[in-house]
Amino acid sequence: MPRAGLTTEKVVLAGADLADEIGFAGLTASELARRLGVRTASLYSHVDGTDDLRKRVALLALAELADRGSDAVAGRSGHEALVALGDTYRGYAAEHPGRYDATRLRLDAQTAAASAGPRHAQLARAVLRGYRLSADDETHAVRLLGTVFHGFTTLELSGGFAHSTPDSQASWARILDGLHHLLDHWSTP
Amino acid sequence: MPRAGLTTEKVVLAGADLADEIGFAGLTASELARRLGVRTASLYSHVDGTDDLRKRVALLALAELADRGSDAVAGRSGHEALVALGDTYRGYAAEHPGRYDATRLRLDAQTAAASAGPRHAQLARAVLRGYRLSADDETHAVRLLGTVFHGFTTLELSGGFAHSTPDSQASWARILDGLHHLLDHWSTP
DNA sequence: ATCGCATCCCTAAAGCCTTTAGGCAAATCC
DNA sequence: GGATTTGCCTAAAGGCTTTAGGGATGCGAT
Repeated sequence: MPRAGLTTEKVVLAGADLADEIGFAGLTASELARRLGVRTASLYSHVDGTDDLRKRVALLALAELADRGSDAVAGRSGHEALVALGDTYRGYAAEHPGRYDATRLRLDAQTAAASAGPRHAQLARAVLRGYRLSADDETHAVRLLGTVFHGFTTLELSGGFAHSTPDSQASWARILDGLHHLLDHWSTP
Repeated sequence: MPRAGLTTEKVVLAGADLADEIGFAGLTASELARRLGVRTASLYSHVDGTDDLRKRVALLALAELADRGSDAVAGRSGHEALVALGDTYRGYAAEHPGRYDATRLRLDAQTAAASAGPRHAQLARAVLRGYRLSADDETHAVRLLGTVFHGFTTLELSGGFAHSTPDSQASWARILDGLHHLLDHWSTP
């Protein structure tokens, strides 16, 4: 029988794709082994069980998303940068729902610090550079951006906005405009 | 051996409490049976397995949260109502993290329609009544409220705002003030 | 070319969770 | 007090997780 030629990287990538197909919650070692045409036990050479697999998929997704965010923000500022970053999150979630879910996995402090997580905060701060806020206000605003991007994305993904008019794209545009206005007048709300 | 005297209601309530303790993802029939001092198979008279248990906990949490929301909004309007409703979600999530997680379980359309879910949309509309918006704008605003309440709550719950200053309460107050301002000027952003 | 070797994937097995089937006894109703 | 309901039990089958150890495969060296 020929070998499958697996590596940790290939296993994690296949796990991310599987999560996108069947949902991050359904990602298990045995299901992934079935997908790869391999016995479950064979995955244990590459990944330390289901929990480790999920954690690695989460780290992959965080990194991929941060990369896209960097691309989106580069060379833009103000309203344009805000929309570009927001669309990055929303688009990634629509394209890769399993990976996006994975980014919300609870990581221990050490793993989180070494992940691409901090890069996401940097992206928000980069967008906010165009709005000239005080240090404290910038922290509040970083949290507001996280709140709106993450909140809208997950509600849309979970079907909360489906089957009603106007469509969610219109609300998204409206909300981003509102967010821009709010940031422009943050010091005098 | 004396009987435990279980009913479906008691099982679901105990399940909700267990979810608050160990997390909604860890809520399983066998773990709950252990907690109740009963064999796993015995739960199957009251609940149709782990999935059904989780669904019932979700429905319970949605109803409890809607009840609290109704209390919070009653007799208030404008900024006061907005803060009261927001604090209800944030407070419930802090007090009952497992139950709050349960409210985000994907329900099939029929179950969702019969749940307390629609009451939550009504609560948002009740708060928005004080802001005099057009029909379409009100829908956008309902989604904005859901976005902000849900987004902030989950990020805070997942530890995203921990270990940094200023504390998250300050950001929450700031964000609610901003939201109020935004709703007051919604038509001319 | 083939020998040696690292390692990749396998079989085997133990443990836990889920779920169904059927039985005994406790509470309830007459 | 006896019959009935029903709540909780034991038993068992099937699947997922994880560990231990074995055989084959592909690569590099001779």
